[in-house]
Amino acid sequence: MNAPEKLKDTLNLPKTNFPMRANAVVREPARMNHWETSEVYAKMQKKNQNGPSFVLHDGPPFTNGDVHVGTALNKILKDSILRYKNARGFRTPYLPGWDCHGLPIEHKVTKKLRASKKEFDAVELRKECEEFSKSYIETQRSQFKRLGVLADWEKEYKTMNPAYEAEILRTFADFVDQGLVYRSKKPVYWSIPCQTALAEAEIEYLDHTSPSIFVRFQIKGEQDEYLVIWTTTPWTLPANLAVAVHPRETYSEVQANGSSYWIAEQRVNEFTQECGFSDHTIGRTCTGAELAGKATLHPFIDRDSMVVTAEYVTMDTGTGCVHIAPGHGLDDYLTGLEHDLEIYCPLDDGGKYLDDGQIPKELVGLSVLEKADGSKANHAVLEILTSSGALLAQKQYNHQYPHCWRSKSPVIFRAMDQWFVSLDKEDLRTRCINGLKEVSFTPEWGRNRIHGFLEARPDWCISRQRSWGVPIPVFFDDDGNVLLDSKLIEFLAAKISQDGCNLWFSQTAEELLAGYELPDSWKGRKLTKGQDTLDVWIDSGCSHRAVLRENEEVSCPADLYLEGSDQHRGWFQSSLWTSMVSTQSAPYRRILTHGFVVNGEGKKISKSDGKPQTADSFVTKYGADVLRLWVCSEDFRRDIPLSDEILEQAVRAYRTLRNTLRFQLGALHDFSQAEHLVPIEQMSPIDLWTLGKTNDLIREVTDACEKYEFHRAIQCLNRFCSGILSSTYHDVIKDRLYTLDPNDPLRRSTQSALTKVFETLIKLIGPFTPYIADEAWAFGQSGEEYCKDSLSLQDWPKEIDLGAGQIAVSDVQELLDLKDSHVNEALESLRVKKEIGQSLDAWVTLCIATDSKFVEILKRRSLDELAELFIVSSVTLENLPSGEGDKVTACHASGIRCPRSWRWVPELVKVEPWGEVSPRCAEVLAKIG
RNA sequence: GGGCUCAUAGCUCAGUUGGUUAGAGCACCGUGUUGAUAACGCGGGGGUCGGUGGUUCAAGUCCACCUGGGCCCA
Repeated sequence: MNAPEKLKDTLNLPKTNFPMRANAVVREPARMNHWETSEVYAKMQKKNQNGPSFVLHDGPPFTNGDVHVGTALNKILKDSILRYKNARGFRTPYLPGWDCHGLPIEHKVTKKLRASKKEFDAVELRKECEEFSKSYIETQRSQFKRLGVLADWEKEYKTMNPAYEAEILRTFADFVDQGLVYRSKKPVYWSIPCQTALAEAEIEYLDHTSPSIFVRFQIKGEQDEYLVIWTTTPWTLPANLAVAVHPRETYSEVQANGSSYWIAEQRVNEFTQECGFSDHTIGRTCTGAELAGKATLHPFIDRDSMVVTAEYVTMDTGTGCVHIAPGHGLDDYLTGLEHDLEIYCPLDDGGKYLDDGQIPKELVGLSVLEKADGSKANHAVLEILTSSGALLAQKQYNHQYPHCWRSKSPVIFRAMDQWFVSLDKEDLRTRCINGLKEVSFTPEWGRNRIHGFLEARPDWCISRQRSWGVPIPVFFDDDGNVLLDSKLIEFLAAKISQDGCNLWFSQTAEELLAGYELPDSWKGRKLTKGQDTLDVWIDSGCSHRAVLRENEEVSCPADLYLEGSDQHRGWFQSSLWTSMVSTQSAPYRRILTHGFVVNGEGKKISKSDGKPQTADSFVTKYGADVLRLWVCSEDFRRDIPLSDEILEQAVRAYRTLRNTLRFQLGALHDFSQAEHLVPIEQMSPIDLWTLGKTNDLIREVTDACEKYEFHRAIQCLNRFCSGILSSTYHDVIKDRLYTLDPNDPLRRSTQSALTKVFETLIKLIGPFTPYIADEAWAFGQSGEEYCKDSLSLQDWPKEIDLGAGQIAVSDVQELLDLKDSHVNEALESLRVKKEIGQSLDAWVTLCIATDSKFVEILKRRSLDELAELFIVSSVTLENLPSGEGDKVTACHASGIRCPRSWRWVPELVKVEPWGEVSPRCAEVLAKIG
């Protein structure tokens, strides 16, 4: 080694290859690959194989696009929790999943196939859907990995796997077995030209002109006294079964032309205008609740129509009296259920009135479908109403009306046979609600939320008229009787567990039933397959049995389900119902929910905000650690704001962290724990103080993590880097690190403490920002980019017992407080007067009263220690009388400035070949020489 | 319209069972350093705690209403 040529070269300045700039976009993927090839996930599991397990069960994302930033947030939280729990010694198996079936995929694929003008059947459609789903699984998996998510990707689950599909069917078989499944009508959107049911997503709202009519319903038992309804779908009147009024609104009796018409008070003016009443008076008034219970006569069918109350009745349009046809509207349907009305729908698949003995002869066979010249059914109904005098007024009405996305024709709401699960039979609802008592919620209000849903939801409609899903395995005979048989479903599940659900679509009923012994009463009948598929909430909702019970490394109930707060209504609930039916208990011990990502103004992010909000759009700009730091800085239980400003803040926090770690690595470049470690008992006070603060940090961060309050952990870490390290410890120790002899005990003491601080820090940030933590760890271990064992294989840091060092710690704390409150103030005033620049130019005098707490402290501490803590060249003491209070004064240091240590000393000593330096530096240089 | 929920400095967050002039980090402004330098130190400004009313000796903290967000329904 060449002799140093300049004084600066005799200093032990920081030295490290740890790059100042992350270059995360390039270097993070390399580290990700390193983790993958070195099988970090498997090693983490092996490390804790005998530890207690912590099972976080992954809610499967839907596989129809790039990973959204909200989904990224979810996966980042899961990964952070698992990395933390693993560091705490838990076995943390993580089997990620994918939700594959469902309308959005079927919709997209259908569009694509239709554009190619090819004919296709359900089997081909399903094949395309499967390919579609598979391709996005590949995309999303790689995007999740890029976020730093560690998982058992070999054992990921897919709801379209045959084995999984079989479990869905077995869940359905359990429902059937317990007598919960029944068939009933429910209105769905129906496209008459396409002869198919439509989902909300397949509906387009287009401008449409409908007849708007006011129709009177005579109150039973009263002469010339009527309720008046308003509707824009005359064709639904034959299915009218009730009239709904608002319970708390006022209704008035309008007397005109010798008759009485009951109308909501607020609607009287418009109504009388529409009807052209030149002269009318207002008679009695009452509330809607008082009208309820009366019977009215259907205007042209011999049938009563009851007056009922409904909260959804509005005063904006119409008459405040709503025509209810339970078979032709969702509100009507729910009102029907509430009042035990028949879900009546006298239409066939072609939208033509059926002859059921009630429909007037002149209507039977007429289609309700609207064509250019209107709907035949509407015309005929209007004719009947006109001739009977029930029609009070009529005009054309322009509004938005739902249309079929394919045929562009108006759709109708039409009740069809659906499959339902009864939620009250076998006390199922009560059992679910009780089951929640054993479940913990973060935040606690999640319990209220799911409880409300459980109490209020009507029976579960589980059938969908779709192809991309798991079929409802029922058979019909020619008379429409249904074969619903749990044994048969189990039999089919066994077949499907091998070949998948495509079997149902590609085979005939005979082929499917081959090998199954039908019940005697069903033998010999000609059977056809059912056409419906199961609600996809059953798919994901039975993951507890398809995944948690089918893989030996996990178990049920899971320790944690963690999803967005929308899943109180979705997955948390569907999982609970299915689990309660199958196993009599909830599938989770704790439910943790996060809010939704919103923009800088706190509003929901939408496509109109501009750029697509994919995880990749952020990762390719900022890197995964910055995105993760953002996630973990936010209180995720409420709305989570995201903006450029907020991400820039995460960038700055990341840079601070990076610089802090880089400084420490540089300071530790010549330190070996094996050779140089100084035991606690021999450490200097400032080092002990820092270790004390590090203990506090460990406690605070651990506490925050245990409560899943990562944002508190990040705040503690930021404060630690800034307040404890950067402005205090790092600043103080520079002098001894740089200027002392490399092996000086004081210097080695500091390096010993710094090693502990450094390792603690990177272990604490490991769950949140794994890339930089592992990078710093590798440089700390080997001085190079990678080392043998990843940081992920290290345990969570433990507090250090400082023992007798506590006294020194509190001394240092008092002196640092004095520095904050008095010393810096004195220095700043000198600086303002341009008398000093850096603090080492100063000489501080402490004026201590005889009754001051510092009297005792100063007996234990040397003035050199004080000068070091204050980062000044010298400190002297003066005594003040009791009761005076402590004072601090400062002036420019006297003597000569040492060009090596920059401290002012009375005189310099000459050392060849470097020239004049302070006596302390001279001793150091003598050893080098 | 309903259920659940949120609202503290420019930003992200603390603020224990109601009790002295509401805190932190970042940002901002000023300044020092140039041996953490696309870094670091020191100093400073900045909030009538969304609004209104109430309970109380005392409220960011309890109650009511209102305003504005979010999720889920309708």
